[in-house]
Amino acid sequence: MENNDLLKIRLEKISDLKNAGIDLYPNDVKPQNTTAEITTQFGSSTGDELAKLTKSFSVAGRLMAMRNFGKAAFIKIQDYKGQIQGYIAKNILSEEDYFVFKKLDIGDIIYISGKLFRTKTEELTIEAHKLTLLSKAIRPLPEKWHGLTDIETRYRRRYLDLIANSKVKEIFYRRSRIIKLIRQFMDEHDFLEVETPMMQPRAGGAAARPFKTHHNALDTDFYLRIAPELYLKRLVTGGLERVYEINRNFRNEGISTFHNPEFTMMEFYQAYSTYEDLMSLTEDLFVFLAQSIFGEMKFNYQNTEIDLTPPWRRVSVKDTLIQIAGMEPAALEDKATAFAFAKKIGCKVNDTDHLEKILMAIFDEVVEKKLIQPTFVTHYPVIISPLSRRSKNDIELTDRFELYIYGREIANAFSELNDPVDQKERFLQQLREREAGDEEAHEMDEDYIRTLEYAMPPTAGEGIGIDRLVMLFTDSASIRDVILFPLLKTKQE
RNA sequence: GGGCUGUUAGCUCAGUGGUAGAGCAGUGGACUUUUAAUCCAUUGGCCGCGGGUUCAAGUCCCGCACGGCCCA
Repeated sequence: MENNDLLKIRLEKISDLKNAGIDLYPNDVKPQNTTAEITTQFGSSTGDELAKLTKSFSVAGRLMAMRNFGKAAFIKIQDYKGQIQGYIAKNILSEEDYFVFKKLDIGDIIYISGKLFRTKTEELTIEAHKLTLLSKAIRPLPEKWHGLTDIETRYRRRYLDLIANSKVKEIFYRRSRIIKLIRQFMDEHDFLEVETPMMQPRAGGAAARPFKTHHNALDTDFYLRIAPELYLKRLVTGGLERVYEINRNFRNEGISTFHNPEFTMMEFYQAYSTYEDLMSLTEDLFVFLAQSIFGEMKFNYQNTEIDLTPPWRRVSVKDTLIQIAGMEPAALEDKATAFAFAKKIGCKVNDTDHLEKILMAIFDEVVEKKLIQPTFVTHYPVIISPLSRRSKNDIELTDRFELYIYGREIANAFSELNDPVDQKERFLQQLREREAGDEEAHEMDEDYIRTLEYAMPPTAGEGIGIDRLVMLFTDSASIRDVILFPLLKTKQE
C-alpha cells in the first residue's frame, strides 16, 4: 500500500519537477477570487460581455478533473465554496507552466489566473495564462463518479469525504449556520453566553455514566461533564438571570445512530419563568430556525413531512400511555397491572421496579416512536426527575417536558427545583437508587444544595440536543453524519 | 452485550469449491471547446487477519479485528 505503483509514479513526477527547479509547495501565490465569487458575479454574463472584460481573475483549489486534448485541456478546480472550469492550452501558457501542467495529477492543489470566457457549450471558464502548483498530492483521490461511499473511510478520513462528497460539506455549513442562528436568537432574547467546567469533581445534571480522568498536579480524579446544568444554575443564583451554553457533553454509554459519546448540547436557564414559558420559547426558536433555513415550517425528514407550525401538541406522559399505548387509566396507578402490561408488550422490566419505572419503560417501548410531529410530553415522575420542581396538582409529578420529533427526544426542560430542603431529599433518594444498583442515579452535591440555600430565583431550564436538531434540519439518518469526527474504535493500519 | 450483515486493485463493485475480473483512476499513444470527453494499448491483488475442512478455498467451517443496520 505504501509502495504501490500509483505512489511510485507520483514520486517520479515529483522528482522530475524538482529537477526542473520547480517549487512543489510554494506559499507566496495568493488567489484574488473564489470560484463562488466568479460564478455569482458572471454566471449570467454572455460570452461577448466576458470578452470585453480586461480584468484577470485568479483562483486556487484542488484539481478535481482533467480532460486532455493533446495540446489543450479542460480542468475543474474546487475551492472552499465551489468549482470552476479552467482551460489550459499549450500556446497560451509559458513553456515552464505547461511542463508543470503535464506533471499534474488529480488531487493537486493549484493556482490559475487568466481571462474569463464561455466555451462552445456555454460554460463559464478561466483561460489560464498562468498556472502554479501549490501543493503536490502523492496519494490518489477517490473515484470521480461514485466518489467515496465506504462509511468507515468517510468517518475516519473525513477530509476525503469532504473533498469527494459535496453534500457532506453542505451538511457542515448548515450545522454551523444553525448554531449561529441559535446564538442570534438567544442573544436577541437577552441571554448571556457562558462557559462552565467540562471537568467536574462530580458528574451531575443528568442520568448517565461519566468518563473519568485524572489531574496529575492536583492528584485528583475528575469527570468529563455529562451536563452543565448545576453550574448554570449556580450562575442564575449569582444573578445571571438568563444564561446559555452551547458545548460538548460526554456520556459513557453505547454508540448508535442517535448517540455519540461526545455530543453537543445547548442548555439555557431563564429566571422568573416556568416550563410552560419554555414551551413557547422553544416553538419560537424552531420557527425562527425553520424560517431561516427552509423559508417555511414544513420540511421532509427521512421521507416524512414534519410540520413545525405552532402550537405543538402538549400531552402528559400519563395521557400518552392511555391514548397511544392503550392502557386503562386504572393501570397507571396499579403496579401489578402495569407490570403485566409491560411484560405483554415485551418491555424488559423487573417486578422490583417502581411503578414509575415500569410506566416509563412502556412509554419508551410504544409511545416514543409514534410521536412524529413535534410534541411536548409533560409531567414526568419525580423519581426520574431529581432536579425538577413538583407539579402543584400532583406532587409525585414534575413541571417538566420533553420535546419529541420523529420519535426522538430533541429537548428536555423543566421548572427548576429551587427548594434546598426538597433538593437534598431528592439527592438522598437518588443515593438509595444508586445503592439499589442504578449506576445512572444522581450523586449528592452538597455544594449545589448550599447554592440553593442562598436562594435561586424561580427558574426554568432546558437542554436541546444540537446534533439531533442538525440531523432533523439536514435530513441525516445518523448522528455520525452531522459530527465531523464521530467516535470510532481505533484501528491498527 | 445479542442478532443479522459487510470487508476483493487507489476508488466503486462483480466473482455460489477448479487459472482473481470490470468500470473509473493510473501509464503509453491519437486528439486545441470538453462536461463521467472519446478512441487504441496497458500496469496494478497479503481477496481484512489467523486457524481448519478439501486433491483444490476469494468462495465452506471456526476464531479475531474493524464497520453498518436492528435490538438491549
